[in-house]
Amino acid sequence: MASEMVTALDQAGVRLTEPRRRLAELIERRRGHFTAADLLADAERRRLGIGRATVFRILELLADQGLVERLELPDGRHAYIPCERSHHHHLVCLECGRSADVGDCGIETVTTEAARRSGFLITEHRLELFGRCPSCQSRRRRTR
Amino acid sequence: MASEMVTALDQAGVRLTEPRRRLAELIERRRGHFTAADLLADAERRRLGIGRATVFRILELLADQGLVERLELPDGRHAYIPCERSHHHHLVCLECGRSADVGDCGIETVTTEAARRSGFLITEHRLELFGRCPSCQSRRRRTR
DNA sequence: GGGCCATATGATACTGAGTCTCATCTGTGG
DNA sequence: CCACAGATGAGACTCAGTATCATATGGCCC
Repeated sequence: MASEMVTALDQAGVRLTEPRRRLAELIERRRGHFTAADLLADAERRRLGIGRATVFRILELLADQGLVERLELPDGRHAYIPCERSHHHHLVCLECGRSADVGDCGIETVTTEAARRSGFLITEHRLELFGRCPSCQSRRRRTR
Repeated sequence: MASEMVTALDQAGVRLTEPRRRLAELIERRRGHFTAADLLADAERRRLGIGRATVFRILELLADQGLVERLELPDGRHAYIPCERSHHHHLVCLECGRSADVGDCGIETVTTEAARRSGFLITEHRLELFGRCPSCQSRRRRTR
C-alpha cells in the first residue's frame, strides 16, 4: 500500500518520516490542485498535529523532487499539483481544479524561435495553460 | 513631453491624477523589471508622498490596461515590466532584468495541440521565458 | 533489539506583500 | 468655478511564507 509518492521519496534516499507519509497520503487523496493552506487545513481537520512550517517544508521537498509542481493560478494564488517527475507542463481546469500533463507539444519550437528573434539565450521557461476539462465542459452544456 | 503611458491612460478615459503621472514617469525611467517594493522605494526616495496602497492600486490599473505586465520570476518573486498593449509574451534577462517582447512565435500551435490531446478547452495561458540578453551574454564571454 | 546522532519537527515569533477602511482630497464635466 | 464621483494616504489588518530553537525520531551500526 506504500503510496507512489512515498516510494519515490524512498528511492531518492529521503528520510521517511511520519509527517511526510501523512502529507503524501493527503495529497494523493486530493483531486486537482490545492494550496498550502488547503493541505494544512486537511491536516488540522484530521488532528495530525503537523505544524505549519512542516507543511511548507514538505511541499518544498516534494517540489524539489519533482513530485509536485508549484504554479500560479490566473488569479495570483499559488497552488500545487501532484505530477510526474519529468519536465512538462500543466493544463489546469479552472472549474474543478483537475489537471492533465501535456508533454512537449512543440514548446521547443517556440523557445527556439523566440531566441532567434531576440538574440536571448533562453535557460528557463514557464508555461501554464488554463481552461475547462472535458467533464466540466459537458456539465456546462447540460446545465444550460 | 506627456509620457506614452500617460497618453495611453488618457485615451482609455482614465482620470489623470498626480500620483498616476508620477508613477508612470518612475516606471518609464526604469530599466527592466521591478517589484512593487522597488517602485515604492523610488517614490519614497523622491519624497513624492505616495502611499503604499496607491502604488499597488496603480500597478493594478496599469496591468488592467495592459501597460504593464505582472509576472513571477523563477525565484518566486513578483515583478512587473512595462510593455505594449497587445497580448504577447516576455523574455526576461535574469542578469540585468531587461526584457524583450516576443510576438506569438507559434504558441497557438502549442495550445491547439495540447487541447487536442487532452480534450480541455483552453481559455488562458501564461508563457514566461527566462535567460540572458545579448549584452549580458557578451559581457560574460569577455569576463571569462 | 537498543542506542546514537544527523536530521526533521512543532511551536512560535517574525517578515513582508498585498488588502481594507475610511476620512479627506482632487480631476473633470457641466 | 462648483459639485461630486472617484482617487488618495494613513494605518490597521490579513495571510503566506520564513527563521529560530529546543525537542523528537528515523535509520544505521552494533
